[in-house]
Amino acid sequence: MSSKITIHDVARLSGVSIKTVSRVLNREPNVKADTRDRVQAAVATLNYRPNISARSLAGSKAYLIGVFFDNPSPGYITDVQLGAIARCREEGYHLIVEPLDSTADDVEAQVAPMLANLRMDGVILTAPVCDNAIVMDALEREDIPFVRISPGSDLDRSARVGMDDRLAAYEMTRHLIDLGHKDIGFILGHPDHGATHLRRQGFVDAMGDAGLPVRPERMEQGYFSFRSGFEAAERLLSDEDRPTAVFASNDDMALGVMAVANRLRLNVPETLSVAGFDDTPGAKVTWPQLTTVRQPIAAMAGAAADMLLTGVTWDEGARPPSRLLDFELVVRESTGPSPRLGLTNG
Amino acid sequence: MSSKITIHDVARLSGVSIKTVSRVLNREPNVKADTRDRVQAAVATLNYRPNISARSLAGSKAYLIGVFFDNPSPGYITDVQLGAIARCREEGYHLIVEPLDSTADDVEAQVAPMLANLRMDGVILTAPVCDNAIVMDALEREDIPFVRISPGSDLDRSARVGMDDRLAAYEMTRHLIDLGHKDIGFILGHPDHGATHLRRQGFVDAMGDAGLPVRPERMEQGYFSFRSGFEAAERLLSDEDRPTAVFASNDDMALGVMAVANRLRLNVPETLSVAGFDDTPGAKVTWPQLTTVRQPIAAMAGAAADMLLTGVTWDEGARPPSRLLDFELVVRESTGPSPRLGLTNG
DNA sequence: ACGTAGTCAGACAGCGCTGTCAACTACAAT
DNA sequence: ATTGTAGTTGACAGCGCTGTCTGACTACGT
Repeated sequence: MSSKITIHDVARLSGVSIKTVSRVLNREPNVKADTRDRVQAAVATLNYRPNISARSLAGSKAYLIGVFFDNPSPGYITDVQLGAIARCREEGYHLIVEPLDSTADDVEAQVAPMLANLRMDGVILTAPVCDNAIVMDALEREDIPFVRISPGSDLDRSARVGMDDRLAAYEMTRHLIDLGHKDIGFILGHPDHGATHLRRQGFVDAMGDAGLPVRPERMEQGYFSFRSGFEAAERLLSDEDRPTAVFASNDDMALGVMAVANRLRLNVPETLSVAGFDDTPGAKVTWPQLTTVRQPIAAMAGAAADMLLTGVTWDEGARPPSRLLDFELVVRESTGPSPRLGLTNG
Repeated sequence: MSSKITIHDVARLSGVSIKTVSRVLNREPNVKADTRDRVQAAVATLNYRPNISARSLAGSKAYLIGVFFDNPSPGYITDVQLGAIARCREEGYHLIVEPLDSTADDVEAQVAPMLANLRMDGVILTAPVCDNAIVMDALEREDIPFVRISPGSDLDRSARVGMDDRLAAYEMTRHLIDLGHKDIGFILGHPDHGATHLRRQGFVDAMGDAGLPVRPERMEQGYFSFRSGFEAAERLLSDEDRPTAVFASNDDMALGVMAVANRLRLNVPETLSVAGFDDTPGAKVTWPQLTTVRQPIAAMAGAAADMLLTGVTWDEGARPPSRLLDFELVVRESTGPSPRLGLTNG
């Protein structure tokens, strides 16, 4: 039906050449306002939509932005997609999603063909792919701009967006301290992940600033998984001498803590406060609901798309642009006043 | 770098015309084996990748498959994408993901432009978009084939894939009955969702076949959300006269049941068995882990992509093809023997 | 009156492929 | 030897746009 309307039809209807129609479509300068209006009217009445393949074949843009990811948390990747698409749609761009097996030997072989046959205008790299050198090499070789979301290493290799993980962890710790907690357990994230260190730092800084000691036996290693959180919590909570609050570096681990608390019959938050990080969907699907830090994931992806669409460039030798977005402390029911308030003091 | 290799280069290197190269690339018949080999060798040494825009402009295929969704469960949509992409990649196709706000007034306006400017070869429709008439109308108007995943209504309007929800619910109920449960609560899903009815039917059939009564006060309405499951569970479990097992129509609601059980200090599974449906990531991120039904989501999406790629057609008047995939009962720790085993019997 | 910018619009040549059609080969059937 | 037929290849014309270049027309100063 409406499939055969081309730029010619619009040109004919508005009484101009196809080139002028093209100019209007691409918001090029040097078109009289009057002419522009006529063309736009024709576009509207014909319900004309330019053909993307033709545009990208003839021109230099592909109208395609890629998102590469590997085995992500589903909630995360969905948010990334929604955020990026929202921004892309405004400009008539589309999103190509490409899952990668970034630990495999053939990453190169997975990436190269797609880079060569769709020549995307830009690529967004999410967790762990954003730290994969092979992927970045391929992108650079093909001259395809990319923006990384919360990269953990090689920070100045590309433009990036992220949030202030340290400050977020600081504020969450502060929240716990304000509730009267003095003895707080902390579960670390995966050691390979860039955010892990920052979150720990935030915790340590907040404790220090409040004049509270950070006892080594209150810091447990985790790996961002439910199971690792569960196991860390068992070590942290089994003893009678236990912290009154546990701050886990992500929600999955916090959920593990809640599971252990349930098993040990520790009431949350009366006996034990639990805090997470990320605000994954799971945070709400538990009882009591988890106090956590909301990452502006969709906004970060939107910002990444925006950088790609407006053209990220930076001077040779200068640091690439990076955009830090605001997080939000989401206080729900899993944190409450310390049970030792006014009691054991000293 | 490798950006400028065209079909001409391949043709020159292998000493044939570009048309013959094109034939080899498209696996067309009538090319001598010897010639084919020479061309393929040239493709390999040049590391040539055909340009998708040019292909789709010149030919009839766009090499693009769309996935439309609206506010999905993140785990669900991720699985769909992975399943579809795996199949698409084999054929050199790419996936365009398009979130829709299918309850908005302007669905038409959201869909029409993308249909017109990327002329996708096919579209996969997932829950709730798969029951949206406006979207289907638009697709049909543009002559774009589409396959629906687990549609709830208008079943014969398009090809579809799905699973046997009734049988799965039947088997889960059977599992509970085999554990000795005779008094089982059931939480219904959202009344608008096609699967809701089928799952209830499976439950009812299994109870009937086992000679067990289905008491109306044991059937509670839910809406697939954690909260609705929580509330239904409160009604089901608050009384002393409570079922020994609860089967919720999806995992989110089952998690709500677990939360209530925790609050009421009912041990799962010793005092209360809980079963879910879907095997969402949340099912594992709880303690005890949830017994549930694994939907072959990725496989369904792969099958849908496959139907699109191989060209779904059916005779006028005939029923469109539908593919039913196998589910899997995932027995974890949330279900166990009935506490009334051998006690109250009659 | 003339030049000189600056503004606006169109002609035209492809982008890198595929579809169509025509041509040529080889070999069997006449 | 002649014709037929299937198998194999290439020439060529676009697909629907954008980039480049050229031309016309306007406005202003001299």
